[in-house]
Amino acid sequence: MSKTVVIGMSGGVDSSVAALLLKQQGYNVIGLFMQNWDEVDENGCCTAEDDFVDVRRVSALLDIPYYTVNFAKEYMDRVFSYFLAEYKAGRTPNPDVLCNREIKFGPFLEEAKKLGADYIATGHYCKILHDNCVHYLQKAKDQNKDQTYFLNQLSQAQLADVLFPLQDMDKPDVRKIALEYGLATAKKKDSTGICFIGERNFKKFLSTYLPAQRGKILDLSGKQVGEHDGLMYYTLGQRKGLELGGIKGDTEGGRWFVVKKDLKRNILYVSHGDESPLYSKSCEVSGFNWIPKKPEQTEFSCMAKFRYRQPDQPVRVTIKQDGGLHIEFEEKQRAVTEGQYAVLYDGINCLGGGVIESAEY
RNA sequence: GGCCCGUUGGUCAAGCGGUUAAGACACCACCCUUUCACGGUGGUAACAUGGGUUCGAGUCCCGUACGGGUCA
Repeated sequence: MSKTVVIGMSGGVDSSVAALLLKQQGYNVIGLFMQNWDEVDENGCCTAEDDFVDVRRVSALLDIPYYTVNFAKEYMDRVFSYFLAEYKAGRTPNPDVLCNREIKFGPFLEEAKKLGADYIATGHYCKILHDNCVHYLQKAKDQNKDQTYFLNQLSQAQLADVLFPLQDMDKPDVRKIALEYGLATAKKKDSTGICFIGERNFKKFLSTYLPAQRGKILDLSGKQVGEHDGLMYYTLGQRKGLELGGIKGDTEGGRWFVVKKDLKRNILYVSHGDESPLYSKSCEVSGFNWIPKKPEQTEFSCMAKFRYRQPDQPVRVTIKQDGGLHIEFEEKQRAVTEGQYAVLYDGINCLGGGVIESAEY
């Protein structure tokens, strides 16, 4: 009797091909489409509907059953409320990391079990290795698409019955296969933006949920150089949206970057041309989730990412009494930002991740 | 008020009688990207105004407007 896999189908190429591969491998495949955001986008379109059409087409072609679930309430309560709270606190959250822990590997997993799943699968680009009852999350073969960063909060229990069919695939090959088999999603553009919500005019989007407070933009010497529309619209290292041009007497030019936020005084600090104020030497991380297991040593060297798609950086980690981490960078890092995740790697193994609380300069 | 000086795209800023009127920053688009950002490529956009001089005026002259300085 073949094992049953419930695969999360988003209506994109990746999950379509993942489903195809599972089918080829002989699994009893069931597709499960999640709709977690009920509102329409700014163009009045509900992309979820179009995506579901594609899920139906692909499922029909593969001859697999499919279902749809709506976790909009769970998403709101467990992901979006946190997202808003973080922005309100002046930080820069990563909702998609939480979305994986709280939705895709949460209610989704439970729903899959109800459908009789032995395994669940997703179209993520990453590997999973089960060894002696320990589950290792590893980087995908296609290092350019590796998505382990977003899965850094998963627990052993959540990883126990997971399959990542695309783990040894390169993205171009995934497209090729989709074309070969005539999957409706073959030429569909990769989706970006917040998962389940999609690409938005971010400023406009945020402004519908949080009140904005205009304030001053100062340079590091304390001179006012402009006005901002609300601190929440800016993150460290950002340059777009500042609307700051050349300054009198300055022929060097140079871009303006956000270097600091003073929430209490509602001031945005910027630097002109010089990005050095953005580079920090270490940071503090809280709520660290160890994926394989917490190491015995309290001090060790490994690699780290502070934002998705950043090349691995060599670091020195110290585990503190409270379980938090102190991470020293071998080379100074640009725009290590509160609210984002620091994710550690040892070779291809993802050790886990935690939230950046502060950076030292 | 008199006398000087200045006024070029959204912001800086080249240009000094013949240029498709540079460049930077901003802005916009596209690319990149399951966060927010960074980054890459490209694009829109200007000679304050009226009159002269000249074959030809952003460039020279005069008036007007608006800035800045200076003198009793």
